[in-house]
Amino acid sequence: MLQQTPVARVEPIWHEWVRRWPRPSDLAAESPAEIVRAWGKLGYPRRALRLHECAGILARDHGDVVPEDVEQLLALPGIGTYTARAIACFAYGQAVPVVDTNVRRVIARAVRGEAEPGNPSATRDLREATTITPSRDGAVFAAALMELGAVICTARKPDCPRCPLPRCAWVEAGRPAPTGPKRAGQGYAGTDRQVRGRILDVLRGETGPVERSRIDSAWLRDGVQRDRALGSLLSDGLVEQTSDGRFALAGEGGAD
DNA sequence: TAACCGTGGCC
DNA sequence: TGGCCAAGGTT
Repeated sequence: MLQQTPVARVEPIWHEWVRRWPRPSDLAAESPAEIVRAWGKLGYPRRALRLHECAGILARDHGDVVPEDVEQLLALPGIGTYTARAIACFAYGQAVPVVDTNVRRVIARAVRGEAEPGNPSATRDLREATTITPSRDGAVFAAALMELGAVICTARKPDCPRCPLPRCAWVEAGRPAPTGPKRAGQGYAGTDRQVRGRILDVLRGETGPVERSRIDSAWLRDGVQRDRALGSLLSDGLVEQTSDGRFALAGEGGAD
């Protein structure tokens, strides 16, 4: 849930989920439709499907328990470099480097003396994080580094007077401005992502299949784009079409 | 490697 | 107002 999503927005939904589905097998027993609906407007709804799929694998192959090993974690859907290490570190106390967007920024500044992390390089990120990760108290260290980036060493307005680090290469260099080319903004208005979001919002608001006209009303300006977005939702497994031609969240369209 | 994948708050 | 950004992952 926390992937590319602020903690404050995730927190209430996470509480609801662990209350409703305390074990992986509880989550796996739900329909994808119910999962996507409970995901609400957290964004990137494919994450919800991957989490659902992951829960099924944990229930079936891992005794309903999240594995401790980074390699095993990486093999699970929706779990990449960051998440695998975060679980190993925070849930199981392993002193493995945990590199998220905050840590990348802190290292870029404090260690390399650069204003911004630059292009992601998993290899370099992990190498640099490894050099500063202590062999003991790995979880405390990782949490502290992430928190430093989230609260003090922020992207827009770093609060250097409150920074606890004894020294920082970026400050010592006179806080130089970013050097590289500014990365292309994500963009959203008018993209397929926005259209997908509109369509999904219609389906989340219903308990069963809806007519094609309801889908069409979600995006009026461009029918080609609307069809493309709907097609991608179908191929992602977020939406399904019923035998009578209507559309629903996957798993609630009735038997097919 | 780069493009794609949501949503909402902040300045 | 609009661009930037957020506990990234997959293809």
